Amino acid sequence: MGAEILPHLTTKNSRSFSLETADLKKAGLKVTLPRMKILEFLEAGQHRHQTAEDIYRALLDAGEEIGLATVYRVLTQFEAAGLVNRHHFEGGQAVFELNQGGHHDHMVCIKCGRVVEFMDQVIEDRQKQIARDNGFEITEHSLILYGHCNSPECQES
Amino acid sequence: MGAEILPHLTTKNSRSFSLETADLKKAGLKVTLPRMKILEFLEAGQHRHQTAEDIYRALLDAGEEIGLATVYRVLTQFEAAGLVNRHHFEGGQAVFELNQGGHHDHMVCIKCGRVVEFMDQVIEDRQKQIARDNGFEITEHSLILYGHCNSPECQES
DNA sequence: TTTGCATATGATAATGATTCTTATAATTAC
DNA sequence: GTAATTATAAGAATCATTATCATATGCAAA
Repeated sequence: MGAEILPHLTTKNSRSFSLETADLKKAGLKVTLPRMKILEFLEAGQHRHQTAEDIYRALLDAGEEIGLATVYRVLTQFEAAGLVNRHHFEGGQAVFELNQGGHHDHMVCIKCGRVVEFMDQVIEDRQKQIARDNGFEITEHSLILYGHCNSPECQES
Repeated sequence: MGAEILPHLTTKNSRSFSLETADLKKAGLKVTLPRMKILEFLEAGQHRHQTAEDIYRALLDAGEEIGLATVYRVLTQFEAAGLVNRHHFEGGQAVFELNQGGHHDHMVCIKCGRVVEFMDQVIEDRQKQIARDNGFEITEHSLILYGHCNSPECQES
């Protein structure tokens, strides 16, 4: 990653610098430029459920010098630190989202790729009960609903 | 796959030949030796949730001449024909199981790999309701619970 | 600050799973 | 049976991801 920092990123940086730095330090990770940039990108809000390549390209387009390997490496570290979650939707590439606390499951439109998050306590409880009944102790679970969303262009067969 | 057919497989073949042939014909697939062998293997019962490579190696060990690419191709055709289901558990490789009608979800022990199938109408109904509430029409879903099973060697942390 | 050193990075090679290509072989229709 | 079609095996190619390694960077001590 080069020496130059884009003005608008510097501004954003100065606003949320301490928060992001704290996140990284708390995770036992050195505060480096690639890590900051990736965290910033994910925190930007409109960027949930991005693939490693999405993030890589977005940062390249923003003028950053970053390697795809670094993106994968950093995302894996973030996942281990609990900062992000990785999901394997259909289609090969994993997607990453910032872990903002509340657990949730996903509904994915197989036409447009739109992702809706949801959480249902009835399902959660039922899962726990089923595991108990079978002598399992659940460490995590994955529930994904695939289908068509109600957008007009996703309605045609 | 060579010209020779192992005696015990020939025997099994003659017993269930018509059934399997019917399955393939109904699916619009020509009846070929690799397809028969793969179908036989999956129908053998003890072989649920196998990876393509599992099937490939098992058939090799049984003396069949078969290519890994063929196994993948045939499984994909079977999936398209609705004869088998493909699941993406954690760990990279997809697993395949014979589609015997009843839909079910999976519980996977991350220690020993044991897979338990289950079906819960409450969860099924809830999923449908949630999709409806969000304007989604579900075409399929994937629910997998990961954890430790109650086998002694899977209990240690 | 500057230095020293552990750690992180980027480019690229390597890997693992799966799919494509192509020449050959097997299957079905006639 | 024979021709025409389709499937196969082997290996090359692809795709996502991870490992390697020389260089660059962050951070703590002086």
